[in-house]
Amino acid sequence: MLTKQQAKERIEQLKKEIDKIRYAYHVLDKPIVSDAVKDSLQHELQELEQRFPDLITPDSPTQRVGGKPLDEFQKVQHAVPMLSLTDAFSEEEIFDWQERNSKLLEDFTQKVTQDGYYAELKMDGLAVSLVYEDGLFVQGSTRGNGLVGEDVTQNLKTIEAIPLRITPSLELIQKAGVKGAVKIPRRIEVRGEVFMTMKVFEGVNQEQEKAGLPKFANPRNAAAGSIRQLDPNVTARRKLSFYAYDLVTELGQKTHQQAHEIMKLLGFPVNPHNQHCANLTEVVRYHQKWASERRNLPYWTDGIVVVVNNLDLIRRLGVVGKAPRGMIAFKFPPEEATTVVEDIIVQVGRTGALTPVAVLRPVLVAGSTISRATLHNEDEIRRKDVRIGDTVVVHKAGDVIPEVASVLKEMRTGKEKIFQMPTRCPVCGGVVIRPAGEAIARCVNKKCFAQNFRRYLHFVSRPAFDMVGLGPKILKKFIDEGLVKDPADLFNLTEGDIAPLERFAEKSASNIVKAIQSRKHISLARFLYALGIQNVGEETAYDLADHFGSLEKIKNASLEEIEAVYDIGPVVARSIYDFFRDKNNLQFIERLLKAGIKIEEPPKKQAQPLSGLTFVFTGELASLTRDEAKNLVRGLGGDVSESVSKKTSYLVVGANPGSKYDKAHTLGVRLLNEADFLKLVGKRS
DNA sequence: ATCCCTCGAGTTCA
DNA sequence: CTCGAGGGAT
Repeated sequence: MLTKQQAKERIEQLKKEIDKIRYAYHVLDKPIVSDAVKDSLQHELQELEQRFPDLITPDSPTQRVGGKPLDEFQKVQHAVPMLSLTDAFSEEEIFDWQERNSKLLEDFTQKVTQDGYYAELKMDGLAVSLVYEDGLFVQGSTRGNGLVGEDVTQNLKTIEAIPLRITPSLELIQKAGVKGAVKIPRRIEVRGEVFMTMKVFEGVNQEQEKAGLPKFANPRNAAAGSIRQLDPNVTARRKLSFYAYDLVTELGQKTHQQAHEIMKLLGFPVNPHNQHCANLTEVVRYHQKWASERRNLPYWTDGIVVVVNNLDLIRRLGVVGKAPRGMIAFKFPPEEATTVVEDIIVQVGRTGALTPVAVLRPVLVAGSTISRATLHNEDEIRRKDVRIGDTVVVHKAGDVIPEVASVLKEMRTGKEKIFQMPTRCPVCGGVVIRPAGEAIARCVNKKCFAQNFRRYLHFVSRPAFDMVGLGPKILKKFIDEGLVKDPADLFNLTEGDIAPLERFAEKSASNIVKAIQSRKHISLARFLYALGIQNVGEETAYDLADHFGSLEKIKNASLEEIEAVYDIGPVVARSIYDFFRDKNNLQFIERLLKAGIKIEEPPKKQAQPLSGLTFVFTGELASLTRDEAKNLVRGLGGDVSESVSKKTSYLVVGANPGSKYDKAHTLGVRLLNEADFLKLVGKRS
């Protein structure tokens, strides 16, 4: 049986060890033991404390949870006001800020040249203040209005990243670079940001949903909501994180960077990406770096904080309004913005599909101005309940494609109009039909100009005839001038036809003719794709060419024969079969052949070293284009797909990979870099 | 009948 | 990238 004295010693030992583990994990970011080991130590501590309740101290890790729910939060007066920051959105504003400061203080430029700036990632959470007395965490509070906040000590104690006890000493402070003797005060105050990682945020929202509670809009709200919980047990479950960013108490620090050093040595986690910058050029570089890399961080940041490193300067620069002059928030270009749906228009595709598109009041999102966003189809509009006149949140899906993320319904005035799919084609006035059970409404007029025009674009597009330099504008001109009646006429164009047109130099006329003529030789797969048969895309065209080997055979194939092709079912077989029974289509093919198109039939199959393997590409390859790589794989009998799944054999990763990389990572798909890929195909060919 | 993977088709901006 | 839907596997 353990004596009380033995228990006391063991408890001290356990507390020390658990805090060491906490420090390694949260401050050094280098875990030394597994979670299970930590849990086990914590469990032992808890048992001992249960047996000897009078040995429980307020800095024991078991005291992080277990507080009683409060009725309300007490108000806390901040000894030093918690200020806010001025925002800057451009490089220019940052330089203006420096300019203003240098005019304010004579020695500003000299001191900044000496000590530089300190740049930090601006965490998207909520600011809190932590007060320690005689090393013990005694009070934590929110910012509130800057002067008076709320006492959330119990809740902050549940955050493991926050130390419950600190042991400041002269030795420690000197280790951080402070020179000379410093009297260490009893009371020490540190400020920082409480935030929630994306992963925790998603988990919390899943639970909210399960419990039938409203979801949090973003990690910031979730963190704020969790801190303002009256029941600390709820906060404990939310797994909040914390980074310290300011040492309020005077411990001899001369620069902001030194303050960070001291806080870290005291046991507070500070963001490891914070960085000293010699000048604003370096600050701007830091900003640019994180503007693009912030996506790879496990938490949200909306900018950086730039701090004049010399603390004396900050003090003397003073405060304007509620913001100190010595620091500024340099925001990242927003990834999300709100704007107004000015109209919903309808576009007509190659197959007659009517696609509603939101016309937006132009707004800057993630570096580019967006003015339109697809709404996909009628059902999608209903689901999101987007109306003309609505204020909406837009963002970019996969960094490129603008998307209406949600509607701010609170902002409705009642004047918003509900979108109705037109019953007549907006381009040709033809009949619009939406077959039962299908999501897409189509203009059924085969002669519709919009459809016809899209067919041209498809014909000249890269995976089809790949006629470079033949964009929509030039094509439209050719059609308007009556130079071409269908895409086959393109091959009969001469310089003499084009040159007289307005704004056509001789040179560009001859370039276009050359580009067209150089495409007369084409593979069977590309040719089939270019025809624009419904439900036949790149992949199916390739399958068809491979299976039948010649245009003649495909033309004459029966429905059953087509359906026998792997990956082709009744629906696709029907549209292929019907296509080759249509008189106009057959004439079109005849005209193409008469114009001198030479179809190259697929080579007889040779060795198939990659058969059964599926490749997916992401990012840019250095030594060959995506198309060349695809052909290489197919030539060796491998399959190429556009999306990663567990059936993917290899993901070939080039420069600047996209989201496929993450997916492959979670699915455990094997990755190849370019060199490995080349080795693989090279060795086996 | 149902699930999962692919494919097709449409889309934005610099 | 997104959605819808075709096709094969279960």
